[in-house]
Amino acid sequence: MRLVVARCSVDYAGRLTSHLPSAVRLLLVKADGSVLVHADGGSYKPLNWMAPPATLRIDADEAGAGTWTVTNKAGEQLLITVEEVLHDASYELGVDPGLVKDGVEAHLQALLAEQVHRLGEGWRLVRREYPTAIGPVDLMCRDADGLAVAVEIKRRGEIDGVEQLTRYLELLGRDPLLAPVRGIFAAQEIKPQARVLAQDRGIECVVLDYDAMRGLDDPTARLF
Amino acid sequence: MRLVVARCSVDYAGRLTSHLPSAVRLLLVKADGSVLVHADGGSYKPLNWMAPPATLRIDADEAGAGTWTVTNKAGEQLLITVEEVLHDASYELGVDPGLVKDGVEAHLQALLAEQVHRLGEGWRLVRREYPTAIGPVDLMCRDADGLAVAVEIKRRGEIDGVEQLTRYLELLGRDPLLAPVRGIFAAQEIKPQARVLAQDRGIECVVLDYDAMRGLDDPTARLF
DNA sequence: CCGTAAATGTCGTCG
DNA sequence: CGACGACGTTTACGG
Repeated sequence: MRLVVARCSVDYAGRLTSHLPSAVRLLLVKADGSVLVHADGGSYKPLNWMAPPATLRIDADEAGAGTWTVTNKAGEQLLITVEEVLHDASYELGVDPGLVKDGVEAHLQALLAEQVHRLGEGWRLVRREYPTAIGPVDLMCRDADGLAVAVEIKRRGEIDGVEQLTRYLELLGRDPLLAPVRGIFAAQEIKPQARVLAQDRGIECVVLDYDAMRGLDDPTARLF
Repeated sequence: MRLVVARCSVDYAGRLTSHLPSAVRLLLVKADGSVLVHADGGSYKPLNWMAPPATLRIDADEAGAGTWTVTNKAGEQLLITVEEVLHDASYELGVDPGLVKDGVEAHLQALLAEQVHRLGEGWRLVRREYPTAIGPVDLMCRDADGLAVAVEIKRRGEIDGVEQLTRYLELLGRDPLLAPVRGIFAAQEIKPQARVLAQDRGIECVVLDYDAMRGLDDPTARLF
């Protein structure tokens, strides 16, 4: 990893074209050839970048002034015109062991699949990722009366999730082996507008308590 | 901007929880308090981060070993346990003048507005950004028979775009001066699922050839 | 390798 | 401040 602080201007030509006027910025070159141009503010997104795999060609004088040309397979190009180098250092970081996550939608789905009783007494899981022509429904269940119920699970329940479930229900409802199909929208948090829309569509909302579900979970049956 | 290269482990507790085992990484602290943890690979997304505004509290010995605690208003927390500091430097970058973009999607709309004949012979443009109660339709046209056609334009046609056009059509179809209103979903590339949904909704799909449209474009009539 | 859905999405705009 | 749509979305996962 190479860290360069420099006064520079940047031009990108690829999926769009863009230009950055001259200013002092951080140029970060990773081991895989990717290049990030960061300002001293904003969130984690760089002002400009080139994703790996990419090749970096540097034409510069001994002070570091010159041009950096970063190119990828698709022919996208990042041109960095370096006027003045304030700092330049390289480090060997090695391979990163990587991030371990907990609390994403897949975990919620796995937990709820084991605990369909949280949706209703006597419910049975038919399968996870139940396929339809336009994509898989998170859970397909049968309630105590044997009626089909499609369950869409989100970490945060918003309107587009209700739309997604509505599309599934529309298709599933045409299957004579399933119809009629009820819908359940399950999430750790459900936004008021999503709740209103769900109610309007006849979809039931269920708020999931992740900690409680995790607490009930049998450690010997954990999928993660 | 402060650049620290250090052997560290990182724990995040907020919208999810995550853990990074000990390894050498770049810690980047921006002027607004945001913190990025980067490995020597991957694209521009950090392994962990905290978005601004955030406060950083450092409890470390003189060698730099110790803990960094980054907290934001929502109570999300990033805990960085620094074992060994390999590099530490700070720089004053100043305010960045910002990025100047030249997009593609607006261009597509402008081009198609000039070339509605690509949708059908004898078609006429009523107006771009035709207003509805829930937002403007990209193009409103009349076909050769004088029937109203609403056109939604995307660079990449996916399901969300079909949903968007469906909502517009539902509203526009209630207007006696327009009804019945046909829908056209136009994009440089249309995903299979979006095509299936569009067909199901009676919406016609049109694939746009950006280069051909640009080639036909009269330079004296360019909007950009 | 392609296609789809999730994301600690981020980022702008508009009400 | 929240909702909505675009993004050079990026990233993970499954066929």
